[in-house]
Amino acid sequence: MMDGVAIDGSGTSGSDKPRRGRRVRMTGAERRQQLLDIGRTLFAERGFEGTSVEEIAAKAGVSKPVVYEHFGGKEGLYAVVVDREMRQLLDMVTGALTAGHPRELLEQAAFALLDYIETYTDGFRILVRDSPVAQSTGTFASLISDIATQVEDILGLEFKARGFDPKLAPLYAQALVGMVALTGQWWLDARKPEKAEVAAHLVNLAWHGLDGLEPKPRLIGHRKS
Amino acid sequence: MMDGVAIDGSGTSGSDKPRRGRRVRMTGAERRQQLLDIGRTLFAERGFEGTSVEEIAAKAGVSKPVVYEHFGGKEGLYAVVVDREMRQLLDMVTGALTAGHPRELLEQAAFALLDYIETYTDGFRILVRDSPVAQSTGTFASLISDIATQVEDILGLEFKARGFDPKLAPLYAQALVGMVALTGQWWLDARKPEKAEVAAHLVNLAWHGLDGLEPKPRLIGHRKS
DNA sequence: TGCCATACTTACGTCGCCGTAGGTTACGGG
DNA sequence: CCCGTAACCTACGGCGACGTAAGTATGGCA
Repeated sequence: MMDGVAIDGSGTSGSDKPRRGRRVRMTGAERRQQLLDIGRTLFAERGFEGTSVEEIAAKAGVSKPVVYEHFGGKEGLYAVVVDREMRQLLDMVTGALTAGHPRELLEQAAFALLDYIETYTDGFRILVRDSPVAQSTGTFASLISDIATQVEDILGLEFKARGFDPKLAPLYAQALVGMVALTGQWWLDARKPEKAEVAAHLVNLAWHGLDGLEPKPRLIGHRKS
Repeated sequence: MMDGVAIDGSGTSGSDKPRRGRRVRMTGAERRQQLLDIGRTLFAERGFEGTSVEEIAAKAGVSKPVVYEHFGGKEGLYAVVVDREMRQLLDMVTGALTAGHPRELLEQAAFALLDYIETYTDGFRILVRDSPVAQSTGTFASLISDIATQVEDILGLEFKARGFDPKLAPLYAQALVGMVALTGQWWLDARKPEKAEVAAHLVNLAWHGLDGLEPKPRLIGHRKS
């Protein structure tokens, strides 16, 4: 009951240039994009196995074969959704990993992750969940840990410079990413402190530790939203 | 193909006191326990929706109705498995949260969580995954974050004592739990440093921060395994 | 204006899986 | 030795979901 949107090309993109008058007949690309959007939403709230193709099709106002023509099946659609989301997240995080000073790196990365979570909430929920079949490489559940490898490299360099054992970089990278990721997940529900403040506190903890916490941490770098 | 165990009361408990001679006919409690064990394993590797009752029954060497007699259905079994695992984890962690000094608390808790992960790997995997239907209280995905509320209280007190805003305790609690949990998850695959060392490094990070990291951290408290 | 590609539909076959109805075997005590 | 109860089985109904075959509208373009 109360299905919501059903016969509308809702938030496909912005412009309505090739918009017909009444009927819902879209161009291929439009429909494809719409299905991706709907799929992302549904996968986020019900998971892969909990979402049915018919549901996706129904929500798009079309029938199943349309989905099959575009993506070959449920797994196909899911794969594209995940891939896009991975790219988006990776782009944002790697884009933030450019500053020089380690602490600024930390700030930017934490902020970027929170930013992604806020903007692409559904995508984040999907990435946190596990994929349908166990994947190839590390038999690891959550995909976010791929980001940890990014952090690994940076930490590895820093460790070497400081004379620590670079073999420990993965551990610390995981710890940092886990810290931010789980806090972000929590922050999805209780949005109590605003994004920038959360980031500041995370940096506070990661940088100074519980021992040397500052009462009123502040971000150094620029802030956007 | 290659199903493995199929007609054996494998690791139910230890003793074989009421062990019959040949046939697999178990007592109610035995079968129940065995089904719980098998269920835990399968739920851990395939998730709730990916596991079928017939699969569980087959692996136990019985037929479906046995499962239904014991647990009323798949959800029933799952509920019991999750409940037991939650209790186990909660017991271990709360049991570790007794020391006085915050740093020791941190140590013990981190070690306890890693200990749980090592000993009850399947249970941990289940708890990390999300439950079939969104639960009642906080509409939150992962169940481990329930532990964070434990940490919250302690942190809250400490914050008050130090003059920080106690409202921030949840945030830092989440961050700490996330740090340990995700690192533990990573550690499940790459068991490179041993448990105590991982705990030491986690404490190192959480306590001193990246700024004041010690090169060779060491646990203060006692260590068991 | 008529044609053809593209967007889309209805209808169906099939498979896996949940859950149950009703019957069957073994064990243990009187 | 017999019988009841506890453990267990075969068989089935039914539903939901994946995926496909074959047919229908629609809109641009020669």
